[in-house]
Amino acid sequence: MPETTRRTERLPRNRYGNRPTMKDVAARAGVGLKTVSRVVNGEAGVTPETERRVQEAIEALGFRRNDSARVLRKGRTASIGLVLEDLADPFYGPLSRAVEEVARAHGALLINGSSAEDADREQELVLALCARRVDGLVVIPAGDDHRYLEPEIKAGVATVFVDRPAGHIDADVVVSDNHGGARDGVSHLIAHGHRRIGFIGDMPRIHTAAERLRGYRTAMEDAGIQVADSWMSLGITDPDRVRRAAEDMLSSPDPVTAIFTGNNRVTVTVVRVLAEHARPVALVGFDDIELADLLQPGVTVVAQDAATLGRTAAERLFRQLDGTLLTPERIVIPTRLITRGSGELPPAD
Amino acid sequence: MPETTRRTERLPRNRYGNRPTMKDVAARAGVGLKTVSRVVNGEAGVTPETERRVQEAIEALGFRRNDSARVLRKGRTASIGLVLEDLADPFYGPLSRAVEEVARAHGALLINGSSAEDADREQELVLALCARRVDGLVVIPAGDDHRYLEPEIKAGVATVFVDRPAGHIDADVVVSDNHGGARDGVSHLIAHGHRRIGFIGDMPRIHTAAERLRGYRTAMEDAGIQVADSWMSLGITDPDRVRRAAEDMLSSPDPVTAIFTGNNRVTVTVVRVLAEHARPVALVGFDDIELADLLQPGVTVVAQDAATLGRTAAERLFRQLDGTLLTPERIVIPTRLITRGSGELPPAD
DNA sequence: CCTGAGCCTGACAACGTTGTCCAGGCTCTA
DNA sequence: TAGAGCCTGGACAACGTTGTCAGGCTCAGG
Repeated sequence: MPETTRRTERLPRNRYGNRPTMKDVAARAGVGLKTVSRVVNGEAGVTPETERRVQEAIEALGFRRNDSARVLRKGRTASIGLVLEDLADPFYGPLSRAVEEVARAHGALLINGSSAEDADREQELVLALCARRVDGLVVIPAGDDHRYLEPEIKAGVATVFVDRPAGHIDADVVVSDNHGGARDGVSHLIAHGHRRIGFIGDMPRIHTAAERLRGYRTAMEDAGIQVADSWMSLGITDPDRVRRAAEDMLSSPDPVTAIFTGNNRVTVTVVRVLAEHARPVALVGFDDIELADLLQPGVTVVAQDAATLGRTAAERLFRQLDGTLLTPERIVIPTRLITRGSGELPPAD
Repeated sequence: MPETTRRTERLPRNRYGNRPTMKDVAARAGVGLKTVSRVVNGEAGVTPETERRVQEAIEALGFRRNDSARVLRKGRTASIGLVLEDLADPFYGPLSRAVEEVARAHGALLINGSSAEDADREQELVLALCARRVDGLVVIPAGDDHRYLEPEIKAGVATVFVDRPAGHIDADVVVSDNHGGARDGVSHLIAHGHRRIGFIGDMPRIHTAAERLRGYRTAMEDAGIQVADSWMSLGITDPDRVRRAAEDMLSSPDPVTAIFTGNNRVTVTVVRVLAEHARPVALVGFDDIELADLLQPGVTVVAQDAATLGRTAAERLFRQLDGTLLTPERIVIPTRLITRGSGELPPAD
């Protein structure tokens, strides 16, 4: 065999771009490794003089402790994962921010991911976060079966579900009062004289959508109103679909005089449709929307408190981590009816 | 010395809640550690029979690879950090989402943090992310001096600034055309006959606010209009402050007939003020706002493309990581004037 | 039956940090 | 002045993973 230079010479590969380590600092300061560790962590037992030398070496080399390695040693990553549907949705911004604030207060970082309402992507994300060994997870479920999380939870990953319950596992859940909120919103329309009321919502497999529909049905039933199938439309919240649904309800031989919308995206589209509509139609929407008060008429909504949802969930998560928390609970955050005009329009018959 | 039981017995502490490791899997499957590693990573060179035994052990123990340890060995964390001002601000939602999508396409996770427009908090966050050894950073700067990042960048942390340029360091920047956009918006008002035009913006130390003010001045100057000090108001975007500023401009002896607002939060407040105002006042706002088309009149805006900002920045980041990228650049994303009515109102004199 | 090639497999070190423990030097007291 | 005790500093192992390498086995060819 010819004399090849096959020997893998200790390739000076860029590990983190060749960052200095404690070893380098120690060498430069002429002290032991552990002494550097002590200085970096502010532990006692180092002479001021030694500390000064170490600090100097740190500055000179631009050393920064590798928390990734630290975490490996310590066992806690001081980071939590948040999996939600879509960061770009205005409902999740405040929720996410609230979770972040709580995390920050506990010295943890937040790793964020959007599931795009896809169960597989949710699972992929959640498991990736578990592999990173996040201390806990706040999950807004896209899928409806979370048994895949069981081993993780058993292994100690704190978990709280928000906005929608988990599927087939027993875990902490923080949700809005979807049923009650929708019932109140629809009752509000009934109280203003409406009987033919339409409901346009998200896909029925989404828990919140189903609950809100249930709230609609409860209100109608309580008022003794028989609901026609053509008054209800559930499906994707794509503007085209929603627009068609609204137009159908409004142009049928027996048209609705009011519409209850199942979430912010639907509400926005329906507001657009109603703006072009000749006859005034009453509207109450689930979720608050920005500038709702400035429209003509102002949009009456059942507002959720996204920040409280997020804060409550995150606080519960950290209580799980403290060990303060015992059994999984279901926490319901109340909604609030905000009247602004559109929900108080009388039926135009 | 008496026979003490001082020996530190391998305390069975909860490390990640006692998760099984490759060692445990190896023991159970009766194979070597490395074989487990091979199976887990789908490497070649394992008999089907051996692989089966390992897979079984993995299932039985609920093993999941610790990516945190993996990363330590490998040198890349496959995660990037995003530091922005406030996740709850509707402008940052789509931006954040765009960054996340690009990260996902490159197999990286996104760690998110809000600086709350506080330079210290920005630095604290950025350095925390560097300590976690994120591969790269997308930063929307709150502070105006980023020299603290120099050692990190030198050490190989890819960095891209978005929305505002970095202070005192040479780095990639992706910004909107703030000056040009504001100039166009104000020129639009001038073209519709306005001469007394007010400007209400964010704190002047924020780069975008200053640039937009400069655009305002340019447009006014180009039209040969002398700007009165009382027409300009910069400061925090708190609704009370903005409201007072708008009311002052409108009630002065020589009131403005049009207002240009410096960002979405300001626009929203000014829309509210104008809705209560007797005389019609023209309005053009920087940043698009949801439902702007449904207001009476529709709100004319200079729209930024938040998603493109985020996507461009993230793509550039990964090109830095590929080594494809050479010198830092400044990329300007154009804005778009969307006319909806409020900007086309004639001066009411 | 022997040899060499090729395939599997596992021992070992290393990644950068922290916990444990021990050694040496110092101070203080008897 | 010696011994006790404290303070400082460093050697070493460990966290869970992956890269390197060598050993053992099988099988074909001589």
